Amino acid sequence: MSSTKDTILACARDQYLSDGYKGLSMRKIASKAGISATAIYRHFSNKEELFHRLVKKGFGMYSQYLMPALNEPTAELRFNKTLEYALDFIVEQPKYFELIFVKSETKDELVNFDDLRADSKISFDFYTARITECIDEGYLRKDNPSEISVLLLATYTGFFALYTSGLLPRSKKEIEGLYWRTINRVLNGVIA
Amino acid sequence: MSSTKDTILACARDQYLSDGYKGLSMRKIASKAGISATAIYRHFSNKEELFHRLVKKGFGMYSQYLMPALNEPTAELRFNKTLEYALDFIVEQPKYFELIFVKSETKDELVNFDDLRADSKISFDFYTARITECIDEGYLRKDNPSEISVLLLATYTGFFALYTSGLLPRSKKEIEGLYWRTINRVLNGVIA
Amino acid sequence: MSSTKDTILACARDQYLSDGYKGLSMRKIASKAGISATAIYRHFSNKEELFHRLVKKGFGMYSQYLMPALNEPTAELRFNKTLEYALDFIVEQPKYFELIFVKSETKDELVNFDDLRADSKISFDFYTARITECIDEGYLRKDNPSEISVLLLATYTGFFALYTSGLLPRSKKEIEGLYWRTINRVLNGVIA
Amino acid sequence: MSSTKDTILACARDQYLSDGYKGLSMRKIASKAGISATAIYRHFSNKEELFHRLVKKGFGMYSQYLMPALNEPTAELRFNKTLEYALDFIVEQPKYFELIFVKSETKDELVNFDDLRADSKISFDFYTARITECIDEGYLRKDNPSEISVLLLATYTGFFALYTSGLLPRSKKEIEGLYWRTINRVLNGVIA
DNA sequence: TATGAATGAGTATTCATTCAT
DNA sequence: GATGAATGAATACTCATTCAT
Repeated sequence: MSSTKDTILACARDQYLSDGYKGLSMRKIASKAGISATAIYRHFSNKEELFHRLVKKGFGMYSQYLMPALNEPTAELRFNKTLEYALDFIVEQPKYFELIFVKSETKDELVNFDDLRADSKISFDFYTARITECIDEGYLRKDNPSEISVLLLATYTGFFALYTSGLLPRSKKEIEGLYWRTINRVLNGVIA
Repeated sequence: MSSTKDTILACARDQYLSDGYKGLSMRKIASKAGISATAIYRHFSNKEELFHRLVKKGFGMYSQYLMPALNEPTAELRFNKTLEYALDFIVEQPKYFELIFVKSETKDELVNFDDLRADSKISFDFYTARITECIDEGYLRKDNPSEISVLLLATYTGFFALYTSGLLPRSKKEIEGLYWRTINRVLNGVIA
Repeated sequence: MSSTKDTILACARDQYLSDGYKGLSMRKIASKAGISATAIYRHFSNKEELFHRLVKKGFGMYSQYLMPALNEPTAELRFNKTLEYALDFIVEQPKYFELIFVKSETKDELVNFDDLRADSKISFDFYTARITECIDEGYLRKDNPSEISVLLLATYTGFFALYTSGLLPRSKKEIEGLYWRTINRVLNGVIA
Repeated sequence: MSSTKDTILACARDQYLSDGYKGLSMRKIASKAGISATAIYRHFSNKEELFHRLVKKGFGMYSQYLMPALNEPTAELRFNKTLEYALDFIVEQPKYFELIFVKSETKDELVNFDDLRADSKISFDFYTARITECIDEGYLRKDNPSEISVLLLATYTGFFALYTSGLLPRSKKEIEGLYWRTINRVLNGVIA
C-alpha cells in the first residue's frame, strides 16, 4: 500500500505514454508526483528498475483483459472472447499496448529480464491454450496450435502497429470493423 | 559521391540500430565516423534531418527489394515473389526492417514528414496492386484488395516484430519456415 | 542566507562587468564560484533568470543609494543630496551603474521584463518627485517636472557613459569636479 | 571599389544593428552577403577587424551628418545646425548612433584602437570648436568650451540612451519635441 | 578570389545519480 | 521516507577560424 510508490509509477506511466522513453525523466516524474527527484530512489533503485516495474504492470493489465474469457462455457466462445478482449485492450489501453507490444525500449528490457520474457509468454500461451481446445473441440482445423497462436498474435500486433504508426489512417470506428474483417479472413484459413 | 555524408549515414544507422534512438547522438556518430561532431553539420542541418534521411534510405532500400517482383510474368508469380522478397529484406536487412516498420521513433517521424508518409504508402500500395491483379486473374478470391493488403502487411510486420523482440525464440532457419507456413495459413483464407 | 546563490550572483556580476554579456557564461560563472556549471541550475532556472536577478540587484542598490536623501529636512536639500548620492553610486558602484544604465543588453532585458521596467521607473520618479517639491517650494523655476527629470537623468547617464567609455580621459578626481560643474550649468538653466 | 568588401560591411552592419554583437556571426554575415563564410577572411583578417571597420564607418557617417553645419554663415547658426544635424543622425541612423555612442562592445573596441579613439574625439572637438566661436561671438556666456561640449554631448548621448533603452516611452514625434525642450533648458544655463 | 570540409572550443541545458542531513 | 545541493557526463548545436583546392 506504499501509496507513494504507486503514485510514482502512475506518473511514470503517464509521462512515458505521452512523451516516450526519451521524455521519461526522473525529474519530471518526481515533479508530476509532487516529490523530489531523489525521493524516487527510496522506492526504485534506479530508472531501469522503475521502467521494469512499469512494463510488468502493462503485462499484468493485458492478462486482466484476457482472463475473463475463461469464464465462457465453450472453447469456441473462450476463443472468440479472447479476440474480443484483445481488441478491448487496444481500444481502452492503446498506450499500454504500445508499451508492451511495440515500443522498442520495452523489447530491450525483455532481452535483459527473464521475468518480463516470462510475462510476455503468458499471452502467447493463453492464445495457444485457447486454440488447442478449439482444435480439440473441432472448431478449428487440425493444425499446430502454437503456430496458429503466432499467426494470430502477429496479425494482432502488426495490425495495431500499423494503426498506431499512422499507416492505417482510419477512424477508431472503422478500425474496429477492419480488425474483425481481418481476423475473420485469418480464421477463414484455419477454421474447420 | 560525397563519401563523408554516406559514412555519417552508415554510422548513424549502425548506431541507431544497436542503441536505439536514445543512443543516437551526434557525438557518437561522429566518433564512429572518425570525424568531429561538428563536421556532421556540414552535411546535415541537424539531428532531425539526419534521422529523416536515414529513414528515407530504409524505405528506398525496401522498395529496391520489392520492385524486382514486377519482372515476373504472371500476377500470381509477382505476388509470390513479393512475399519472398519481403522475407529477403528482413533476413538481409533486419535492422532496416526494424527501422522503418517497428521502431516507434520512426513512426513519430512519419507523423511529421509528409514525404516519409508517402514513402511508407508505397509498400502498402505495392501490395494492393499485386493483390488486385491476383483477384483479377482469379488467383485470389474476390475481396477488398486494400484490406487484404492490410492483412498481409499486418501479419508480415507483426510476425517479425514478434521475432525481433525475442518473443519467437527460434533460429533464423526455423523462422523462415514458420514465416511461410504462417503466410500460407493466411493465404488459405483468401485464396480462390 | 543561501550563500551559494549569492556567490553565484556575485561571480556573475563580476564576470559580466569585466567581460560583458558575451563573456557571461554559465561555465565561467560556475568556475569562478568554485562549483559545477550544473549547480547553478539549482539556484536559477536558466541564464535569463540569473541575469534578470543581477539587474534587479543593481536597481535595488541604486535605490538604496538615493533613498537616504529623503531624510533631509528641505526640498532643496533632498534634491541636492539626490544629485550627490547619484554621484556616490557611480563612484562606488561604477560597474552597477554601467549594468543598469549603459549596457545595451540590460536594456533588451528591460523590454522583456515588466518588473525591471518598473524598477527603472523608480529612479525616474524619484527625481521627478524631488523636482516637483523644489518647484513647489520655489527653489526651481516653474517647469514640467518630469521633463526636468529627463534632463537631469540624461545628463547624468550621458556624462558617465562618456566617462566609462573613455571619451572623457580624466582622473576620478577631475571627473567629480567636472560632474558638479556640469550639473550646475544645467541647474543654471532651471533654477529659479 | 572592392564591392564584395562593401557588401560584407553592409551585411555586417545590418545584422549587428538588428541582432547586436551577440548575433553578429561570420556565418550569418556571409549568408546575408551571399558568399561563403570563409570568403570574408579574404577581406578582413578576423571578426575583430571587421567590427573595427564597422565602427569606423559609423564615426565617418556621424561626421558627415555634422560637417554641413560648417556651411552656415554665423557661429550661432553653425552651433544650432550642429544640434539639429545631431538629432537628424539619431532619427535617421538610430542604430549607428547606438553603435558608436551606446553599445558597450564599441567602447571596448575604443579602448584597444587608438584610431577609433581619435575618431570619437572628432565629434567632441567639433562641438568644442562650435562653442568656442559662439563664446567669441558673444552668443554663449564666457565659459570653458570643452566643458560645455561635455555637457551637450552628455545630454545628447544620455537623452537618446534613455530613449533607445525604452525608459522614455514616447513616440518619435514627441521625442523630437522633448529633445529640443531639453537642449533649450541646457542652453538656458549657458547662453549669454 | 573564393569555396567546401573540417575542427576544437565553446554555448546553455538536461540527465541519472549521490550524499549529507 | 524525504530533501536540497551538488556533480560529471551527456545532449544538440554554434562559433571563429584554418586548410587544401
